[in-house]
Amino acid sequence: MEGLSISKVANEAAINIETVRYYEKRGLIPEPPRTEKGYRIYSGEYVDRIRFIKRAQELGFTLDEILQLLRISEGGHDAQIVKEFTYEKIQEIIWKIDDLLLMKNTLQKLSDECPGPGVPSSKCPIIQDLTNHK
Amino acid sequence: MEGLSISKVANEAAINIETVRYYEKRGLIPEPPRTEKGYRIYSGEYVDRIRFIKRAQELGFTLDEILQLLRISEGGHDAQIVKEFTYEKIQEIIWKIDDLLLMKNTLQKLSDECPGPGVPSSKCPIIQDLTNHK
DNA sequence: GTTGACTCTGTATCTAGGTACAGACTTTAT
DNA sequence: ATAAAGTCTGTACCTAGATACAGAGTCAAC
Repeated sequence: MEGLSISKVANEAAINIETVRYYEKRGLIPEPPRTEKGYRIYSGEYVDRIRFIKRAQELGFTLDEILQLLRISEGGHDAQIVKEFTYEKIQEIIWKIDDLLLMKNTLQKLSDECPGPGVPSSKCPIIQDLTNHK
Repeated sequence: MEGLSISKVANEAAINIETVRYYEKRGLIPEPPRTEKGYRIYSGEYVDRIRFIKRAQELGFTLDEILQLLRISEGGHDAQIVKEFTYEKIQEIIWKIDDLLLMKNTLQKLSDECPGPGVPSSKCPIIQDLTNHK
């Protein structure tokens, strides 16, 4: 058979079969071609796309936001719209990176300054500056 | 009255009152002291803590993970455990930052190379390399 | 050509994280 | 001192995202 069955693609992308169909319904992946009898046939690009979706989720994006990202990156949009959209998203990403860096530094300090075994480490709240953004 | 009422703290942290109590139940914030009649009294630190929780969520951490972060940063843990925990979390954060940078760069390119109005932009899939990580 | 693994559609169920009452009590402002 | 606003506990309900299942058809292997 040409291409991947739904179970193959699900397996490759480490995702449930039902979730593949769910993503299709949500419009996150395009409707794949079908066999004579109606079986879905996928290409490797679907695997990449699904992996992207999962990863973007882990980075704190909702499925709706991911859908926007995918749509805008697929071309065919007015330049003005693309500029505005990407500008917003880039800002958002920069904030996320900044906050992750703060978090990382705090954890680093926490680890470095951690006293010997058994000794209770001093107060080292991670809360820090992560509280004043927007 | 000394300190903040639950509605004040909820308002400051831009969160629902019920969610404050919910976080208490989940152990994400400590049980605050009470008045004679049983009303919760909060300090400003609670606001910071809640803001931290919300932000960490937006960065893709679950409430359970956030609970771990808060617990470990509160001290009183064995050095070995702290080292191991922070090492893992730091790696995780580094991956997140890397992927966000990829995403940001792709969006940047997408924006820069975007053709004039009306012209459909060329294919510029954001999917890129976000697919090969752990 | 029958048995077991896949797939289809459609509907129902589940988990995480919140939110929304209900009914009773307390505090504040008039 | 009474009405309005705030709080309490407990339980029920809600949304996003994902899974499960039922009933029917299909494919592959022996």
